[in-house]
Amino acid sequence: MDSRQLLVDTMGELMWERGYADTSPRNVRERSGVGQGSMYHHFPTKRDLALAALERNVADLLPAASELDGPGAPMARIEAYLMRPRDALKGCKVGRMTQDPQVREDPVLLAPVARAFAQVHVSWVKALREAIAAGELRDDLDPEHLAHTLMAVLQGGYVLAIAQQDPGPFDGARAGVLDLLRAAAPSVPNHENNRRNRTP
Amino acid sequence: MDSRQLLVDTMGELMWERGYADTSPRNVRERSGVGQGSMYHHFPTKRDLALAALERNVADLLPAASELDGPGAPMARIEAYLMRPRDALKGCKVGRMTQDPQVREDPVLLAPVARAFAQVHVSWVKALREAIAAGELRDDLDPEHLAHTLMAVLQGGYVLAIAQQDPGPFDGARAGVLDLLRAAAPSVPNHENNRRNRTP
DNA sequence: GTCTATAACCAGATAGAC
DNA sequence: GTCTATCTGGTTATAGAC
Repeated sequence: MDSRQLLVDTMGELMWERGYADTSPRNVRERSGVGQGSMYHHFPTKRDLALAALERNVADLLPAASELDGPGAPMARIEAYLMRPRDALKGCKVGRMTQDPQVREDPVLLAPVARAFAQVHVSWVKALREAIAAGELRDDLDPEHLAHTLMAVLQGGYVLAIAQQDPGPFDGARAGVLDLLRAAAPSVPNHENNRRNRTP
Repeated sequence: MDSRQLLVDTMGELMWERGYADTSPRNVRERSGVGQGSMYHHFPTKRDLALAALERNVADLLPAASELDGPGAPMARIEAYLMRPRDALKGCKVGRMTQDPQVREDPVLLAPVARAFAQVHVSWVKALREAIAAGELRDDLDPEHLAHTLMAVLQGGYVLAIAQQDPGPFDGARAGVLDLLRAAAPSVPNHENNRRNRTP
């Protein structure tokens, strides 16, 4: 692997583990083994390296979300994505960036994060709409809201798990929302009887 | 106000805004106007000051959660606490700490965060149990899980809102989970017909 | 592309006078 | 309790040789 890629990968790891503000160029050099000269040759500033690493980390995340768009019954896909194995104590490499003071204040660094979440949201909304169309979910639920809810359960689950240093709250949170989704299966088929969320 | 309290309050603000790792003793001195000598007189290290500020921030949070324990119909209390006005773009002053690398690694600093969340969880569980007992929520739902879910929706909602620099996702997430809770009202009264979550 | 040397500045204190 | 001076080491580069 060339040093450029090595730097990006290493910075990506460190940003996942420690965020951006608290990761120094020296940390990157020491873990990657790449020298000072090479580093500043490829990336004039720490921020330039961070941006490349961020795009890389974001790209890691999106394939998984496409599981939501896959074949099969919509609710089964939703459940599969929700319950996919995740390291609760490490947290989300994209979501973490929103809590880094120097990323939060920097529109350029925040942009890839915003884009990634927007894209995942689209996949969630699509799957939820399909679940409603398939009669697996009540049609008076708002897929846009629900998509935010499900993303928030995962992102917030990490917060709870890290606070307790225990994956339990993360698993509890997703089990809980899954039970709610199941409880929200239509008791009667989705017909003309419920129009709360329709736009004429 | 004496300088000790001024230091704690200022550090509390800064930790909410920028976290712990990226807040320097100098930042605290400049914002508070307290001098170097006073600062190190009251708090031998940055960490000591942070611990005091953290306990202060945690204490700010708990009175609100006691709204869950108040009088009135359980579901009404749940909805009120969930929908309480919050600054989505600032985030949670306690939850944020879980993403700070230097807090996360330090059991002493993490402890107040863990305690606060545990306490809020207890309040949630109690309110949810009462909602079930009152027939406002299906009795095949697990209050422990659901409590984690609702806390995660709030914590994760902040993450989504900050990513988009827009409170919309935060509000969407809580609207979505509230709709799910309403959809999980019992269709028939809670009787002997459902025992999934009972421990004999 | 990669190396070593240098440097301005900040973090996080410590020391001792008042 | 508060002040100013001082210190060690890390951050984030820049400069120029190889």
